[in-house]
Amino acid sequence: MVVTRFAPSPTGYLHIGGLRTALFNWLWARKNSGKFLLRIEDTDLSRNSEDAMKAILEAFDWVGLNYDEEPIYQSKRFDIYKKYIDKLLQEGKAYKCYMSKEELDKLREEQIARGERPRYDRRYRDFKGTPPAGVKPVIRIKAPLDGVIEFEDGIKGKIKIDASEVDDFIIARSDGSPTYNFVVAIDDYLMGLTDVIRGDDHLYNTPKQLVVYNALGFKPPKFYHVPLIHNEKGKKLSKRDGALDVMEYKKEGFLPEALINFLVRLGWSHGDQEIFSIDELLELFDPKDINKSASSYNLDKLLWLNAHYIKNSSNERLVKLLKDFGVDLEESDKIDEILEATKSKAKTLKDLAAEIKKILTEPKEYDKKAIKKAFKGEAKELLEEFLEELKRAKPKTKEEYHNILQDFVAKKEIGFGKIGQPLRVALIGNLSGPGLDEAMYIIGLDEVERRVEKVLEEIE
RNA sequence: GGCCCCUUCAUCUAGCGGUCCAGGAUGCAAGGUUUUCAUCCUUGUCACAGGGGUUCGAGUCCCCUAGGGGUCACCA
Repeated sequence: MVVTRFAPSPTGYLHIGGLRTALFNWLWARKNSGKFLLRIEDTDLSRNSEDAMKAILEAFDWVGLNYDEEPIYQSKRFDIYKKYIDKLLQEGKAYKCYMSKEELDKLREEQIARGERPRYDRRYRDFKGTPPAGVKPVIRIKAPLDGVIEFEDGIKGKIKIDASEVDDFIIARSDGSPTYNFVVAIDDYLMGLTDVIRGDDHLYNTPKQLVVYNALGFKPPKFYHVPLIHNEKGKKLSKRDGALDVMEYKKEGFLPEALINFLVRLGWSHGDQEIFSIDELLELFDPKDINKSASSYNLDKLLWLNAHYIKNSSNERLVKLLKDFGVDLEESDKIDEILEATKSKAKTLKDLAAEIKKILTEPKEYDKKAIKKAFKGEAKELLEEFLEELKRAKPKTKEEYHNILQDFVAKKEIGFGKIGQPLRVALIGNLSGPGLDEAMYIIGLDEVERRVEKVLEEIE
């Protein structure tokens, strides 16, 4: 049985890098009919994990990720960690260190001044004397003094790190609270994890966690360190990089399946395939196909994917989605016409809403260049004549509008643009937009006449 | 700086020693369809970081150099 997890720290919202990691874990668990667990890494009590959890679940819900069992909060498990700390202490695998923060800082400074790598000098590792008064000790774990710590990474292959790189790191602070690398190892083991897929930035934590596994006699899971997503500047995505909050994408009019498809293709691939449904991913995903190198966030591709998914969405769904963007088509009897006229122009739902409003609402102003371009020569007279034609024929269907236009062009022996351009400016205010027959049909005869009359006044 | 990881078009990537004068996608450009715009279709543009090996043969294996990234807390 495959058991994976997503273990964010409570930073307030789920960002897209985190979502990708979660997605990889989720896919792998689901593909293998395993379990996908959630855990909040809130050993640092100053952060609000309730709100963070809410934000994460909101995002999960939007993109369609679910999880098994109850989420685990590390802040509620201190007694468990305490037990293991005592055990290590008793077995002599961990020890109390009475070095104060100030002393440590001083040591570090000296080491840096000497050009050495700053690290704890293990001075209390075998300390037998009487401890200094008034110092609350931290607990440090005994890391191996020599040799190499190695493990097989599911993505990068064999990773070897010299034991000298891992010092006797702190597993419990002077206030008794346990630290990250210690609790991660314990929980990953206790939760029965078989596969840990996490960001590359955790690569260095793995040997430390292995020290814990080793001291406790736990069997470690398989690790996969996925390369990070870089921003446009080639650096690790950080909070300063703008739209990182997953929910921000919802607000901007992205479809969850577009985001998922985009994210999964950042680092993972399956031959030349670009478009993946969730079902396909569930079929095809394997962490062994994840790239070794970092990838950059590229908005153009996301936009393209989003446009693709919008074009392929049912009108029924779009109507529902559009409500969040100020367009309510629920009562309209021309839903299909409206959407077919606008769908292909939109990269986001926001765009789509704007396109629709462009047709549905009378133009507030006319694009100056468009006016100039459209109303050259006899354009005004032609438009006036066309208006008369409309009033006379009273078209009702899209086909009738189409025929009126065609007949008019034929009768006057003009190119379509001669009437098309001024008409379009009259209807939507500029030169690009939906087909005129469908636009007029959607707008309705009375309103079409009004808009035409209005533009005619405007150019007096 | 130490250590670790990485390096194919601008970007995401295929490639797992010969079928690659390197394929797909996005972007960009041109053309076609069209009632403008968009869609769609076609074509084009653009890359194996550099240098050494190994091999009959290297984008693919090894080494070095360069570049990029990550990480070095009583944060997670």
